[in-house]
Amino acid sequence: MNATLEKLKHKFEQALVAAFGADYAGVDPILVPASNPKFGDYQSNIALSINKQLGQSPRTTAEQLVKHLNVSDLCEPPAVAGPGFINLILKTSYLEAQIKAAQADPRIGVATAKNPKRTIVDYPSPNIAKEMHVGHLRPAVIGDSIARILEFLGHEVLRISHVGDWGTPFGMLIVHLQQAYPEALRTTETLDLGDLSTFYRQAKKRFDEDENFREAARLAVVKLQAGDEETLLAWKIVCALSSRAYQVIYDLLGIAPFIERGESFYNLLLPGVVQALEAAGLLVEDQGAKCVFLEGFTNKEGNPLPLIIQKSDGGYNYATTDLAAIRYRLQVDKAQRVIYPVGAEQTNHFTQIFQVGRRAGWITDDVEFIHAPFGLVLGEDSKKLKTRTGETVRLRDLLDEAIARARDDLEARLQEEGRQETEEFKAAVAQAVGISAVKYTDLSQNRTSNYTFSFDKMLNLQGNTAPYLMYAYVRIQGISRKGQINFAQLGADAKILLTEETELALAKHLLQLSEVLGYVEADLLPNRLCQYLFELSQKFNQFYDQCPVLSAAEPIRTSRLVLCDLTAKTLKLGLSLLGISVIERM
RNA sequence: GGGCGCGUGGCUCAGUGGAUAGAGCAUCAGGUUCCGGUCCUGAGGGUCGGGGGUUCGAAUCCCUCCGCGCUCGCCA
Repeated sequence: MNATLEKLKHKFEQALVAAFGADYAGVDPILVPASNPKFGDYQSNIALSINKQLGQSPRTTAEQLVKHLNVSDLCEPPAVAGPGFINLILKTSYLEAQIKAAQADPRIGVATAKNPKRTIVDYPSPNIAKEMHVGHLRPAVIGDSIARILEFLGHEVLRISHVGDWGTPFGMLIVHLQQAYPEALRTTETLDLGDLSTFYRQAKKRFDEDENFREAARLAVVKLQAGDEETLLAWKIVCALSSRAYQVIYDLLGIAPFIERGESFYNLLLPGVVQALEAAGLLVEDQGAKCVFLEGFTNKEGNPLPLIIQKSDGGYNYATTDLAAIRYRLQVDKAQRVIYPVGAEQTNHFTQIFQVGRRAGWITDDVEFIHAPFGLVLGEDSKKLKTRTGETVRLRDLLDEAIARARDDLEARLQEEGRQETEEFKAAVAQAVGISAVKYTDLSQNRTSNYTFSFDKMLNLQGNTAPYLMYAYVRIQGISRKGQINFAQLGADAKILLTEETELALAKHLLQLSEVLGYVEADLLPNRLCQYLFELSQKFNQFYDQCPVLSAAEPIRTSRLVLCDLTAKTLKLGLSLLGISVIERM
């Protein structure tokens, strides 16, 4: 099914040619949602932009265009307003038909992408044996949502986590494991190291204090890279334990499954990167290191800045690994679009490796490598979020606190309303609300800006929060329970009647999902979807306030039930694309 | 010092060329509590950091200044 906007755009393109000649074929009619509802539903600003070349007033241009515009199946007669805007109001009969079609459509009227692309979304890449912290929240939540949206639109999506599972810190972890938990290397039983971060701290402490340990650690790195079996086994154990610990957090957050393809995966491909850059004539040896000198980057002395591909000691940097990943994703994965939702502080890094990838001829014009940067999570003091004692906030602690606070709110409400609920219900609602609140807050901010973290605000039941949206859904389920309505059996022959203002406003909004997802597909800004869902909830609440459903007479009753059902479906789908699940009661 | 980003009502934020700049929170005033009021209606409140420019039209593009953040060769 075509989005309304697309149909209108097509009609405008035809009218432009009909009115002003073939020169205007393919000119964008600048068709956008009306800036104010009083101007209608859509407006075209084309007359204001082409009047100069036509040598006449924009109003005249608009009027000529309208004469050739045939939109009578969709809209009321178009009106020229102000300096030359063309305003369009959708016909009620058209809206009614569209609502009915969406109701019967499993995709509720959302079209799939015309050009599906093989897409890779880069997932958070925590360092093995370190605990996940707030810094991993945004890449997880935003990456998951982007992947879900693109997948729903028909793109083939690969989710890949580039975990830090290689490099110098591993020496100390391996040696510490070998010495403190020798039994781990002899048994296939699951080993309980307790708190992994404690394990890391112990290792780090020994590394800092004990010269012998440091030497052993260095040796372990050499052995690891040489493929020594015993060392490799210890390394694998550390990685496995770590992944298992991460999985608990990912599960709690509801992050969709992904492929773990850590830095170690590219180890054998690194020499190939050096060779390829050498062959491309980009590699320069400077102060013993093999570098590519960058265009547009200078050091403090004003000289070109090098990107170090191979260190003077023969080792590799993360830029090299990332370049290897770029090649692999192109050559083996055959990716057409690669998206890196990574913090804005790494903008330079990505600009640099993409530049090298392009200059080496790997990244061609038909593929897209996109760094989708995001801002920081700030504390109330407007500084990077820390605990009261100034430490990094563990992601687990943050989520647990959100759940605990959601639980307190729920208990208070139950008491106030004199409700009795099972422990199971309370635990499930607290978790759903707490986690959703954290995720929704993160997603509802413009990805590129910093935002201030506040439990009170995100758990607020009013305003642009997850609980407000979830409540709108719960209200609809309440109607279904109370009226013993099975929404699935409303029937394809149900007549849709949009008479009240709030019904029309709700219906129009329901039909805009496709457009909104199109924006997110292009801009990778999930906050647009959040905004849409929030406005949908508001419009539903206004409708709910004004229009009785169950007590209405037929055929209005069934028509309103369809509106309720479609709203619920839209909320459920929209939230699921944000990685948020709805609940039936709360 | 160079590069990148940000600066919008008391607070948190939308809005990247189009009509009087929007929302939520908070404040104040009202409604309703009948399908779950965790709701709805209304009001006040902004020289869109300052200045200059491009344009028929600028929060949005360009220049410049101020403030804040990130970043600048062998960590990731």
